[in-house]
Amino acid sequence: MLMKLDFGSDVPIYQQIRNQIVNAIASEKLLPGDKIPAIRVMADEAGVNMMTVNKAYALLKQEGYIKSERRGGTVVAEEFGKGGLGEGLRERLRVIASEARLAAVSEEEFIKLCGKLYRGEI
Amino acid sequence: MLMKLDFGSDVPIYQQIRNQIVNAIASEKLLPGDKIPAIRVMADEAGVNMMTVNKAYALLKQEGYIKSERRGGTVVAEEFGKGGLGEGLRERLRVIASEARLAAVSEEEFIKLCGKLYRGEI
DNA sequence: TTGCTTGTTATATATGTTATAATACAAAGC
DNA sequence: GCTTTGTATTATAACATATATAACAAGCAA
Repeated sequence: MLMKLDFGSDVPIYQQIRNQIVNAIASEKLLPGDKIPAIRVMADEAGVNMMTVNKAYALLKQEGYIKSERRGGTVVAEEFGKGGLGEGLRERLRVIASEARLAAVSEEEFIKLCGKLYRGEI
Repeated sequence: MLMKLDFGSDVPIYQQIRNQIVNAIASEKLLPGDKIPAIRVMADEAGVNMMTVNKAYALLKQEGYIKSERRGGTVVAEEFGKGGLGEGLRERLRVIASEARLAAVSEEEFIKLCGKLYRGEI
């Protein structure tokens, strides 16, 4: 599992790891039940501390995206929230829509991009 | 200018202020040339420190959304980036699309929401 | 000129977050 | 028993956030 980390980013490393795993699940590169790398393995591969990966996994677990058992390792959960689009997600999306508009991205262009990203085409 | 701040949020206050101003500009509640409240006034109204508002304004200025002159106060910029959709914006949007998908939000529903937010209808 | 308002800069302080490091523990499978 | 797994603990360093206070610089008006 390749992690592309930007250490100069303002986005924390554990968040970057979390985001990439969420993206991988959504785009079905990771399927329910699939095993994801052990904390120590992932930490070694990514060149970060074990606890940083642990923080990412703890977050993913709390959000319901993954499950882990002592010895069985960590796997992608079988069922997700189905909670619909929460309030936090909507507000984040609102800001992005605003920024896109102010960057002179047309509505058509913006919508097209949203669709492609949703379908995992890009 | 009303600021709704969530002090318990994980989003920093200065970011919340910045976001709400960006939203206001995009939805044309703030027009180019419009004056935005003085740092000290905004700080008073919002119940936060002057330096917190200053940080938000400095960020907005650096991003090109506002301009300020010593005595003239701070105003919404006349022209914006027109830089198209940057890389950072796209990655943020990708994560949101992934989360929406995993929350069982249909593509149609997601696209509809993106459009409404872009047009400032909600 | 004098004084006020404006953004800007600086310093200090407190608190929380992020990331690393090094251990240690508990549970499950071989 | 041994290894592998996630988990928890403690310590430390660096950075971010927010407050508080003060001072500075520029422009406008009385």
